[in-house]
Amino acid sequence: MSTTPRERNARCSVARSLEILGEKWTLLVVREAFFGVTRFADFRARLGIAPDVLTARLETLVEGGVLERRPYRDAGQRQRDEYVLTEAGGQLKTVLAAFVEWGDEYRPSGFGPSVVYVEETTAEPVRLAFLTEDGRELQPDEVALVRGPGALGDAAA
Amino acid sequence: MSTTPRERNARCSVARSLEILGEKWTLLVVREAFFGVTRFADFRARLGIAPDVLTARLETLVEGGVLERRPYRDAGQRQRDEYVLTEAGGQLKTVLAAFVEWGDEYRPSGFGPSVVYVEETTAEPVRLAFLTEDGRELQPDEVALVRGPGALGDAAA
DNA sequence: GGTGCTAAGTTGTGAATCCCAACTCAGATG
DNA sequence: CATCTGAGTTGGGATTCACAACTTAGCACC
Repeated sequence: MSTTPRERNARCSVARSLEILGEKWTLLVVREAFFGVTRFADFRARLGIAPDVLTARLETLVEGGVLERRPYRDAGQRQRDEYVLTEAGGQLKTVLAAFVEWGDEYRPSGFGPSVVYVEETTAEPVRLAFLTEDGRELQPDEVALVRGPGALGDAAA
Repeated sequence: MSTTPRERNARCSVARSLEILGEKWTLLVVREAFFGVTRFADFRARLGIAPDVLTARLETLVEGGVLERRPYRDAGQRQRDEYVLTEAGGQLKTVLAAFVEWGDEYRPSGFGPSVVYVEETTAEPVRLAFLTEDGRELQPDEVALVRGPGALGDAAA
């Protein structure tokens, strides 16, 4: 009762993730980073994003520890920065994979999936699944979402 | 070269998912729906979201097939609509789980996880993992993200 | 040592979105 | 027919977004 929505959100992992990742374009920038795009002009060309917005997104991704700036130097050019995924950024693979699976299933494009996850060494297709600690696979409907220890009172419904 | 960013995005599952889910508040509304919240006033109270924005989000979630309106009737009250997850909405469990795991790992709140996924029957904790088709678990760095058959040319980088 | 080239941004303006508070609306009940 | 309640509208000011034009910093070449 005495907890505000704001306090509750501060303790919710989803909300905290979305603080960094939830703005328009952000996850698309991350997706392009996974495809190997690193430079401002390439992000811009591939996404069609306004340069000021791209600047802002790259900045929050760097501040949030998802990307890091790395200097590079093309022949005959001055030194500039490019943006590469950090360890934390690389772990967003599951987030993107979840969106890909959901989008392919429930928002089909009619052209087949545009993104696929495969095992790196064999190119075998891969899927996301819930596993118990002892390695059994669970179907999504066998999994319950519950408020954890960090949650504040106020049971829903 | 002849493909615009707009066309590429139309074929990207991530982008198509984000068309429905990518606006501010949307995934938080879905999270609350997973916790069992169904009514306008409860979404509003738990999230602190402006009523006009909530109206808009519920509308796009219904149109996108994530929620469905269901009439209910409290004693002494007139009939109203509540919002419940559809089958497609239920499948967003993996998306939320991915955000929860990433947020708990890389954006810790200091209070412990506020959301946890457990096996429904045993309350045993659960995690997300990549599986090959024959059931082997892969670490995220063994999984590659590649452009699939529905993607348009223009290799990145 | 000044000129041109290029990638990476800024700046400026208008449109769209968000936030907040106050108000409306529709029916069940007295 | 007056009241209560939950589910929205409506109006405004502030923020964010989009699009285009402009700026900037250094390397190369002369």
